[in-house]
This record gives sequence, C-alpha cells and structure tokens, in this order.
Amino acid sequence: MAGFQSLPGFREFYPEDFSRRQHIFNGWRKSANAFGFQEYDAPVLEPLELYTTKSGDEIEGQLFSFTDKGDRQVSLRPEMTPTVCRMVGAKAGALKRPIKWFSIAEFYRYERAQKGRLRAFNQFNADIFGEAGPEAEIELIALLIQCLGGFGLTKDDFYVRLSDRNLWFYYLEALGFDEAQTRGILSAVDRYEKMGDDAFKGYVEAHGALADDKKAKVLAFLKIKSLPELEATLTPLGSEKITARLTDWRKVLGGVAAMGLADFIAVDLGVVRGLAYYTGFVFEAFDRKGDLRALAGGGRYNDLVKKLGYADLPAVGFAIGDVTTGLLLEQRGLTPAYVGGPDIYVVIGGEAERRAAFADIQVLRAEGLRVEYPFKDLAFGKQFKAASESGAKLALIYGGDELAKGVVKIRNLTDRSEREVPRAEVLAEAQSALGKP
RNA sequence: GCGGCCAUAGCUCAGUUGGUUAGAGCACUUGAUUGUGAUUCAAGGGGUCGCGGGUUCGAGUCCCGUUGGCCGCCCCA
Repeated sequence: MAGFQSLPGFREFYPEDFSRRQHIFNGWRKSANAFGFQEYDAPVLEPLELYTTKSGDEIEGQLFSFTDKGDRQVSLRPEMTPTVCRMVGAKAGALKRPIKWFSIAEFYRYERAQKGRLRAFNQFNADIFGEAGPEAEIELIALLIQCLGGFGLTKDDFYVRLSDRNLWFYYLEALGFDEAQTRGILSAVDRYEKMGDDAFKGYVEAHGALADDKKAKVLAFLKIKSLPELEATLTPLGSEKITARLTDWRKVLGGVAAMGLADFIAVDLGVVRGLAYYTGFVFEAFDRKGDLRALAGGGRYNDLVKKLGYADLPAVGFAIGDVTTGLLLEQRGLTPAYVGGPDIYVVIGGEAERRAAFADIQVLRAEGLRVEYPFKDLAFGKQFKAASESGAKLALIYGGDELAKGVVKIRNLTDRSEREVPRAEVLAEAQSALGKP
C-alpha cells in the first residue's frame, strides 16, 4: 500500500462512483431546468473576507483558508451563498426579476468527516432574488421536493419541515424578550430536539433565569406542528405584524397544497437553523426514518446582499448535498445499475478487415453510437466472448467472407440472431436495431 | 479540537499460546480455442501484513507512537 493517499474527507470517483454521482447531478439539473432556473458557476477560491463578513471571524476555523503567493487571504469556498449574492448584487440593476438561478458545485470545509459529512462535497444550490413575497418560498419548496422526488423518493421517504424565524421574533417580542434574549432562545430552540432541557443552559448563563411560565410558552411554541395550532396561539395576541405573517403562511401552505405536495410538508416551529442570517421562512428536508443528517436546508436571507455591499435585494435559497442524498438513494434501492458498456462491439477478422471496419466505426461513432472494438487481432471466439462481457447489444462482424460480398453481419447479442446487411446500410440498420433515431 | 472501534492482495476475508518461503474465494492477464459469447480446465501477475519504533533468538500476531477509515461529541453556512 505504498505511495500516496487522498486527503482525509476527500473522495475519488471511480467510473462506477462517478456514474452514481452523475445520476444525482442529472436529476437536480433536470428539475431546476423544468422550474425555469438558470445555471451558473463561480470560482472555487475566494477572498477569505467574503466568508468572515457573512458569518463572522469564527468561521475561519472551519475553512480551507491560506495566504496565497500574492499575500492575499483566501479560502476554498465552503458554500455558494455569498458568491451568488456578489454575482447577483454586482448586476442587480440589469437582471430581470425574479432572478432564479441554480448551480451544482463542489465545496470544502475543514471539519472532521463523519457519516453524511465530508471535507469535500457537492451541493445543488437554488436561489430566488428580487421577490419579497411568499411566492418565492412556494417555488423553492416545490423545486426542493422535485429535486428529491425526481429520483423516485416519495412522501414516505422524505419530508420538508417548515418554520419561520419572523414568527419566533414576533412571538418572543410579545412575550417581552429583547433582541439579544431572543437570539439566545432561538439558539436553545435549535438544539432542543437533540439535547432536551440542557439546550437552555447557555441562555440561562448569558441572560439569567428563564421564568417558568415563559419557558412553558417557548416549549409549547416550538412543539407546534400545524397551522391551526399556530393560528390559535398567535391570533389572540392581536398584533398586525403577526396577522400579516399568518397570511403569508396560508399562502405558502395553500400554494404547496395546490401543487399536490401537501404530504411532503410539515409545519414545525422547532426548526430555526443554526447561523443567524436567515430572516424569515426556513425549511429543512429530512428522511422519514430520521437516521440521516439533513438532506437539504434553506430559507430567506433578505439582508445578505446588502450586507455584502450591494443593493437591498430580498432572497430565498436552499442547498441539497450529494452525500446524504446518495446515502438515502442507496438505502432505498434507487441507485441505477452501472452501465459502462458500448452499444456495439465490432468483431474484426484481421488486418485487411480492420481497415474496412475502421471506416464504418468512425461513421457510427460520429452519429453518437457507442462503439468498441479489440485493439489487437484476436480469435473470433475471444471476440464474441469480449463482446458479450462488454454489455453491448449488437455485434458487427467484419470477416473476410462478409466483406467479399460487400456485407456486414449484424448479430443481436441478446437473442443470438444474425443477418447480413449491405455495408452502406450498416448505420441505418444498427440504429434501428438499437431503437435509436 | 475530543472520545470509541478498526487497518493482511483490486474486493471479501483466513492466518494456531509469537515459529520455516503469508493463504483462499472473487476479480484481473494468458493459454486450451485461426469464424461464433455466460460453462470448464490450466498457468500467471499482484503483498516491504497502513507507516515508524520497541520487546524478543524470532513479530502479520505483543507494546508504544503515527497516519488513515468508520462511528459519536463540538460544529453544521
């Protein structure tokens, strides 16, 4: 086992692995195209400041960052959001609204690898800029569901939990919390599912004891799992902001339901999402069995474009990772069988026949048919064995007898039938035998 | 950054209380086979037993360190 190893948390994609990854990418791209999103790409290496501005200096510990030869502080990208905000922000005045963009790209985080999390991974990112209303959320949640459902995953396999940081802010304000306390509470809510009551320890240390009646209300709120419960809790408060917000909620849930996707959505105020740049609706996709990390996450971030120095542009977005998606597809048996073989294997009699075969092989390949042939002269028996093992559906036989007659023998490797066709018709015959245009 | 488990051929693994030249199946290459493929038979290549050190007459085996993998904690944009 001499030589070199790849770095920890980085994957190598052998052909079979690559085809599985490609299946995922293709599915994402197909869904995004169907929803009218436009694809973009961006640099892998960015100024470090792009990320510290967005997330604070602490983030550097989790970045692949270094100083380049021009003394610039740089980092491999850990996410797409700041980059796409910069791209959109720089041309915001010239872009037609709503701006619906997506990308499929590799990201890098300097963290300890574990199940569903690596140091290099791929994400599908979809964002809508320039639409402040909940119509953008409807579009993105529908796209998220299609991006997973497109692989054959159903409502029994995954679901999307929908929550709202705005409602949390409004509700906690109504309970008398100030802004710093509110952030402390949200941090506790974020961990409550995992840690239980201990989640509030940090809050108590920073802000003092939490009154029992208030804590009970917070706990009741984070356990809300439906719109009627939400309305019942909030309507009595009589706040205009809250009433307007509930209208947004009804729009989102009504829109998603009208698309026939209601079964994929769960109202769940227990979701608030870690870092605090989200400003409204937030959502996460999970597998139903719940033994994997989050499949996808996203939400509204209306302040970020401005914070990075550009126009005040509302935005919503989400990202799906390839690692957890791949694990789920594997678990559900939805990974397609690897097909690496050609359509056609050409059996060649000898040197003279090889030249005739080459002429036709080039014609077939130029039309997009996948054609293989043996590099070296081999006994016919060997060639048929190789043809069979290659997975090809057809063999074309270029032997001395055939060429003397101006024909090529086409053998169907599945049913073993054979027939001779004039050389000039090889392309048309091969295409029709393969069911290709 | 912290903790648990693990590491023998490309893959799955065997390898006795420490004892000669480290094995099997699958996979791969070649031949039996100069006009017809899933079988069969034969041969072959491939290992510094993850790496480094220690104990010992002797280490794949015991000890220490290290690297990597899996799992968990912190974090999770």
